[in-house]
Amino acid sequence: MTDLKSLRGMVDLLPSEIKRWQNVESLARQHFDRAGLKEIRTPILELTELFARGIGEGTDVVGKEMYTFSDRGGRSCTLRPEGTASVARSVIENGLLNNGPQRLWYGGPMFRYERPQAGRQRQFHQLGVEFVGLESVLSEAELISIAWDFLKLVGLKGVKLELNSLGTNEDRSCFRKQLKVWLEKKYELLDKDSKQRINVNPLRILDSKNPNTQKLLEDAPSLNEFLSDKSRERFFYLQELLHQLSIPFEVNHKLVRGLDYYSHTAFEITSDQLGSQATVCGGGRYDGLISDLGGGNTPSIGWAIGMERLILLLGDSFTNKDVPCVYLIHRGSNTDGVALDVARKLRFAGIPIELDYSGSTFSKQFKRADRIGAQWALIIGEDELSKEIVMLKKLHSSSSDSLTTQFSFNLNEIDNLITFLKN
RNA sequence: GCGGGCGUCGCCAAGUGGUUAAGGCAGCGGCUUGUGGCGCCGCUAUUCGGGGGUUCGAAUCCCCUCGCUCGCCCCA
Repeated sequence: MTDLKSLRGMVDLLPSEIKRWQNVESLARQHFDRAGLKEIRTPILELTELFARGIGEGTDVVGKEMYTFSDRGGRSCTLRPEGTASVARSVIENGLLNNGPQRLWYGGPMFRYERPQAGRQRQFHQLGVEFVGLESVLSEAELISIAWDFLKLVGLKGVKLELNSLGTNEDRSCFRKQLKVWLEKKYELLDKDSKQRINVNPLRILDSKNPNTQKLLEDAPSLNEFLSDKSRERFFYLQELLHQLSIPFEVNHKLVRGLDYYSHTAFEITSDQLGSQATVCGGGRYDGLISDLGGGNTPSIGWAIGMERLILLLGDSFTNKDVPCVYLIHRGSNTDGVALDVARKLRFAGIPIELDYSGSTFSKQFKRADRIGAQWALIIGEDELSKEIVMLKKLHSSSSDSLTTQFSFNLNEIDNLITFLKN
């Protein structure tokens, strides 16, 4: 075995699993098209500063998970750890908002330098939607429904939508102060991680998975209590709309997402089948992001789905194997050119066909045709060549009589063969 | 960054100190020099992730290292 291997956490998508990716991707494209979203593709590599400023210096993503390096010109570059900051940058840079609010989707690889485990890789793929320049609760409800409906469309079951409102920046900073005061009183009872977090990002302690900490937090002040009337109204209206859409959800006041830019609505769609990486889809409102990056004041909201996690959850449900229609068997001097030419003609006519290269015995070539599951074998040997015909044989047919399963066609009238195969 | 588990052929594996490292799948060849699915026969690891050590003798024991995997943290 070679000692050249893919880097840790970078995985190959092999031919045997690519079909389900293509299926999910094509359903996504269809679904987003129908919702009137436009695709956007941004570079995988950006200036480090974009993420540092956009995502937040205090976040884990920026603090310890970025793939950062200097390019030959000495610029600090980073492989994108998520899509939102790049999309925001592109929207600003290209002045897209001059054409009104942007309803966008994107997909592609993201990079985070973490220890891989189930449902987590260093290079992974996200599918995301961003509504840039839209403030209404109605647009939020639609954005969430687009995610929910997509997951239903691909056949995902057993997922849960959790919802929270983080309020405005003012609501949150007020809450942050109160929470900090409360936490400091209980400092000695906190777990190690939470103790460290108390100054950096106390809100995230709410998210702690430590059971003792969670127990302690039952009496903690709730973000909910600090929401302004306006924030509270928004949140209730969103819930009302989701009810009308019959999209089930749970309000989780402890749902605090890890990236700094969220405000008001935050949500997650989770599955209990994913091991500890339960989130399939996460998103929220990021009203401050665009202005933080130098654009105008632009309310926005978005989400991202983890493709690997989604595909993991879908399991084998998407693996309808595509079998080649025709396998072209040929043997004998001078059959190479004719065989290749016939193959091309069938392909032009839209018939999937594979050519045997081996030159081994007909018996072997038939075995191969059978193994790959071809429906038809097309045979060109020296006899056929001299008579200018090809033989067609139906595979997977009853073994009783093979004579009835053979057909012949003049090479010059390959159209007959094409017509026959198409029926 | 910190824990647990694991590394024997392309894949799945048996083997837990004694001289030739089972078996299955896949691959290749043959039985069958031009007709598949079944069957039968043969071939395919001087080597057990790598490096040291112990021993007359190691895939099997010890040390180091690398990799994979699961979990913590965090996220999609």
